[in-house]
Amino acid sequence: MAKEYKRYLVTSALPYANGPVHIGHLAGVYIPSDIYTRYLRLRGADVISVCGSDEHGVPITIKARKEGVTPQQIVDRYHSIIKSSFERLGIAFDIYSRTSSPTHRTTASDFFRKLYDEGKFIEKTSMQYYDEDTQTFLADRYIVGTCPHCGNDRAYGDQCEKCGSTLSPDELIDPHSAVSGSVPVKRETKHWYLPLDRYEPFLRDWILESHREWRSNVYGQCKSWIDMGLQPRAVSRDLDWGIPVPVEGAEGKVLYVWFDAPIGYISATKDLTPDWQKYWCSDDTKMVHFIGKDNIVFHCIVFPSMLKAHGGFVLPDNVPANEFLNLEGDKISTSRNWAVWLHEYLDDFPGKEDVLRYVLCANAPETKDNDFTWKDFQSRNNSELVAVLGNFVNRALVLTKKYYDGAVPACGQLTDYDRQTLDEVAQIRASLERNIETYHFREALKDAMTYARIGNKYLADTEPWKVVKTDHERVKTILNIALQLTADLSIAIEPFMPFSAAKIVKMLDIKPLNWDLLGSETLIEAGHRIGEPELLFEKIEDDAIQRQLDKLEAARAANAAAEAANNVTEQKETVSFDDFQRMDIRVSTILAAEKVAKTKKLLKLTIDTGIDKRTIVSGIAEHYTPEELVGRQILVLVNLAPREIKGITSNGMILMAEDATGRLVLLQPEQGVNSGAMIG
RNA sequence: GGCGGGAUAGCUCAGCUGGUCAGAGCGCAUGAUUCAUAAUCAUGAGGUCGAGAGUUCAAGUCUCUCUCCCGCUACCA
Repeated sequence: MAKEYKRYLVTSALPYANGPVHIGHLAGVYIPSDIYTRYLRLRGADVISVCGSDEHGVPITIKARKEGVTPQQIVDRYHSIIKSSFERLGIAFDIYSRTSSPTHRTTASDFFRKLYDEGKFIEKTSMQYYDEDTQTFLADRYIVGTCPHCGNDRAYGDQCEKCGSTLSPDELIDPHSAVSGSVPVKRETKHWYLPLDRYEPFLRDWILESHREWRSNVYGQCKSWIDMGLQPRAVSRDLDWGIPVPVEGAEGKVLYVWFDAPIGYISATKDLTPDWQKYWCSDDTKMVHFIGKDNIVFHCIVFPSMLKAHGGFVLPDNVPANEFLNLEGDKISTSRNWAVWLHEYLDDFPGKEDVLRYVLCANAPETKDNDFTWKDFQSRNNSELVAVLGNFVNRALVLTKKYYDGAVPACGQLTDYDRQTLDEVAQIRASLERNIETYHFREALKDAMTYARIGNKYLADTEPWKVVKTDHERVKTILNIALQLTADLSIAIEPFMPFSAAKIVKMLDIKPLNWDLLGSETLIEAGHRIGEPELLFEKIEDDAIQRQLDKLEAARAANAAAEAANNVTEQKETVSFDDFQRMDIRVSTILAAEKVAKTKKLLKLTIDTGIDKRTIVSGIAEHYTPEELVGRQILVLVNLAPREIKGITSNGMILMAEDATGRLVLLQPEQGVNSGAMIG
């Protein structure tokens, strides 16, 4: 059933060039793809790994506008940070390209044009918001307004960041332009749509029938989308940043970033090799997309449909999407600066690239969201890398140095125990390979570590430091085996920890070994002189960890302060005393509270206003439980016109303060007073 | 509300098509040991596999219901 492939094409999700790369990106995408690629290379497979910066789209233009620079300057800045930090971490792409490259422009443009010429798009004219001040259509994030779900007045045209719901510009209440602040008008505009619904039979067969082996999160997500019914998807935008739509009469329109980005995999391959078609256009290429779960629909539904529509391209054999990595219990967030940035890590922990690679792989969110904590980072370094891996290698080398002045001793007669140990060693490989090939990298990493664990046990059991007093021949055999194991380790850990693998190779003073030799007991010849032993890993002390925690805490504080400052809205226009007097605000007591069925936020409150007992529906269910409300005194605007909410008539409004984080806090009299007491 | 994913030892996780599947690493306890970065090795404590019901000779492993967490999606303010 497993198809035979002649070559591999590994893609990693293109990082969006509006910020640096953080540990979430690494754990989700780049560490796994690098492990996979390095493994294939070690096996001598024909493999290329492509990636690059995704440099188009609205958020980049907005960031540029905010900073008063051009979008090109933004992407130049982040492209170079991202590219160099990947290199420093040893992420070995064959090419790290960018979607602003000329090759990409041509490739994406031609791709669009072919589909256009063959009638694969639908043309649709619709009414969209247009900013008359700046004479631009307001796509996605260019339009801001009040979220219809949570009332956040800074929701974007595509998403509300406060409640997380996905929006369309038409849903926004009180929409206005993010650019000029003016109220936009509706104007007619033409766009092209990829009719995904036409590809449903293909997708159904290709994914649901032929790729049942995909990870459950990926397969389930795809099934969910397909079963819901696919809709035509717009592939163009009214913007001036991006790849122009290569069609007559499409001035001022560019390809939608999600249309051009995945084509970046193709153009990156073109930039890499004139032989690019060998990888993209042959059935015996195994293409694998490494992505995060947020990209599943684009890589499993949209891009394959595009490739299918175009024709002549391979489809991915697998799309091993990881879930998300949290940081110290909270979601990683670029905008809130809640992240461990790769380039900062590399500066803070020089020489510890492999530690990060190890921890992020060992704790990768392969089946569900995971949490990265600095304490776990420290513990894995100290009790796994230092104590198990580094220690074993050091023991083997130092003993050889001490007893034989660094000359590899010959292997003599093997005991049953030696034989048994070597057999165990030989057996690991199958599991290690199976785990990597099925994208179970955390298990694979455990397998790789097993070589070191066996080594430590072997030394403890054979006790060469004791035997050396009586039987030198025996010690020679023991150390020979220990050194062979060390050489095995240099192979096994290479995909995961390439820097340490290279260090072992250097300390042994041998040539790098390829994967075929893994498990062999004759990797180093007797008589060979090893190099100088040095430590592979060093302990990480509490103060280094504390500095990172402090850094996060500072980010949190700075962030909260900035947000608070940002959120203080301007004073409203002056009202007369009479205007104010018209509002009847009373101290009231909550008599009963219950959740409104089928809602997340609403509570139905029965209150005593002093005037009467009445019902008010209030959106505070996420902030207060019904139990803690009963008996409390609150302030209520009692003469607000009644309003029907969820079929319940609400007579009045509970007064609450809302802080910068969106938290709602009830107002209550500083001392108990009678219900019905007037405020004024 | 609909859909998808997850819930297994203190922590982080393996457990494929049902029958040595109750496991690994870390942590902890006890013992051994000193070649090694107070590292290592052995042994152990031991979780009614989120809750309940069902199918079966046999269920973390299949079915149904429920609870909680994450995500997608819908509707309503």
